[in-house]
Amino acid sequence: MLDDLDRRLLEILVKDARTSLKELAAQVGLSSPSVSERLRRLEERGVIRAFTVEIDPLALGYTLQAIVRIRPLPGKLHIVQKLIEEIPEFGECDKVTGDDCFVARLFVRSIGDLDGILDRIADKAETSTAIIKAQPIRRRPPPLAAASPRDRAGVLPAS
Amino acid sequence: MLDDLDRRLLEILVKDARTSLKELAAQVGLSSPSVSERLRRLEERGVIRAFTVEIDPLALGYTLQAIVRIRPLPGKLHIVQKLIEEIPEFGECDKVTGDDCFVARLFVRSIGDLDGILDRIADKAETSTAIIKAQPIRRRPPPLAAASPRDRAGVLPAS
DNA sequence: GACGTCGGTCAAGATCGTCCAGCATTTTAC
DNA sequence: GTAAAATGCTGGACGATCTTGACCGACGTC
Repeated sequence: MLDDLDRRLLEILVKDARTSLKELAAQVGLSSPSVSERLRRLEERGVIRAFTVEIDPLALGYTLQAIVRIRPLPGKLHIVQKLIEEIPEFGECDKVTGDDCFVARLFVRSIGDLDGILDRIADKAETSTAIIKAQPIRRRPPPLAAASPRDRAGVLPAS
Repeated sequence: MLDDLDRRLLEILVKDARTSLKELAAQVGLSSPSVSERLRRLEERGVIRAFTVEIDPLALGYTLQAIVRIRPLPGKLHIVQKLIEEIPEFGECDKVTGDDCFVARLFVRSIGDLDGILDRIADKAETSTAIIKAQPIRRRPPPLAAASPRDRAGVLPAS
């Protein structure tokens, strides 16, 4: 589904999405039209979801980040989810198994803002908030290497 | 620190980091050398951390994502942190306040892999794992609008 | 073995980015 | 208050890059 050349292209683009086709071509040993075509297909297939820019939240005044675990009150799940989606300060939200229904990342400019936002869901869900003190690993993609046959084994090959 | 033109450029680039200088220039009403210079400074100042590509983990065979809360055993904090950093399947890790010291995102290709990775830290930390069932909000930047004077008020202006 | 498809190259014309000179505005220094 | 310096912009020229279209070879199918 994804050959070695594709993976090498992705690897380069993860580091710099603005790398020129010519440069990409040179690094993987193809012509630039071929690279262009490969990128087009990677986008088309949804392998590449977007070319984007990573912005330092601090530069925008967001001095605080928090991880918020959210447990909607009975019957409020959909309202809560909609609310979260509509609050732009939520920069990420996952729906997970377990007691906490949602785990979300919140960007705020002050403790006051944090309180203000949590207040907006306080009557529809229980929340536990953890302030982020440091980021040992910032968002990065998983390894691009091809799945080994062993990896493809799937569930519980032995233990 | 960031003027309105910068914010508009960032907004365009968040959607497509490969937008040409000429197109950027046209959209914000500048010449391309000016845009080029602005981007250069945004990078230099660290506002733009990177131009990157967002890849669908599924395309790489990562069929499962999990949020793992990690509480290192006494004295093991640094070893655990190092270990997390070295395991490439961790796609994100935040050090937070509260009982859980770290909250991390894990990309795996199978339940077997999940088990294998958690085993590697099991003797140095307690972990709680929540499998991601859905992603109501995928990574997005916080609002780019300028901080309002009110926002700049900071901590506890009243409540 | 003919044929369609897929993925590649090459070359040319169109487009784009960078460099530079020049200009207006703002800031700094006195 | 004014001169000098710094900043940030523009436009045009030129070299680099991208796109397009014509063509080719490998491969699988009938």
